[in-house]
Amino acid sequence: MAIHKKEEFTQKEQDLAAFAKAISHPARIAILNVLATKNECICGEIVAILPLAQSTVSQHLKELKNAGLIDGETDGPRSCYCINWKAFEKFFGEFNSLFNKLKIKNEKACC
Amino acid sequence: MAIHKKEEFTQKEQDLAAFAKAISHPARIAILNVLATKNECICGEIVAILPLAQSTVSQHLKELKNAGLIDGETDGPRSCYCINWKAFEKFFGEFNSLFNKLKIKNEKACC
DNA sequence: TATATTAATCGTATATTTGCGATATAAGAT
DNA sequence: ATCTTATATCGCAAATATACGATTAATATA
Repeated sequence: MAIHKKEEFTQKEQDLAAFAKAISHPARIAILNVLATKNECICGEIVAILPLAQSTVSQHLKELKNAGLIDGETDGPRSCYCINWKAFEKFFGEFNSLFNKLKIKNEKACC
Repeated sequence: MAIHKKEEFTQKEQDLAAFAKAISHPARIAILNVLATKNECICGEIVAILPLAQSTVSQHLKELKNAGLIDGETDGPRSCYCINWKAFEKFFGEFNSLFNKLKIKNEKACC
């Protein structure tokens, strides 16, 4: 059976995993790259750049927004998106605190 | 249709997405956390900590290994795992170079 | 008001992931 | 040689993700 057991892990583990999941598709990396370069961008520009249908891009944007990694604002009939830098700082900081525990004494016991 | 279009993105985008995907599950975050804390660890210890069956943990370990994030070594009938710190440094460095492009002039045009 | 334009949502097909039990493999112990 | 222990792999069921076309919604513009 495929009962998902994600709830059985700590909140921090779930949060970090959710962040990683949000950026775990090349299309979403590409979107973030565009936004990081242009600072702000309307949906249509992203659709024009990516090799995906408009509905698919919209879906990826929604996922990034749900994960809190980007902000979006309606501007007439178009939508403007930009990166939520604070969210990125938060998550990268948490990854650092998670992986920098021992990084120093790297004695290599078995591998 | 669900034809996967991942190949249509740049290699860097695919690599970063693959790294993120490897750490996109709380179980794998938990495994990495254990390894980062203990420096090295045999499979059985991880199985004892996680709320998952042995076969499932083994599968998660395999994914982390395939992604190059951990190294594993057979030691008699047991397997010893540890984090591949170089891989982490590489990926975190690439994320930084990707997202620090513009971080400075954060004028906020629309959102 | 009617008509474009832009983006979000719905429905659906296919692919991938997650998880477990059962089985296989491999090394050490008896 | 047989048995135990530790781990990997196989096979399957259920859940999620990916992608698209079609439709809807919302705002401009004629």
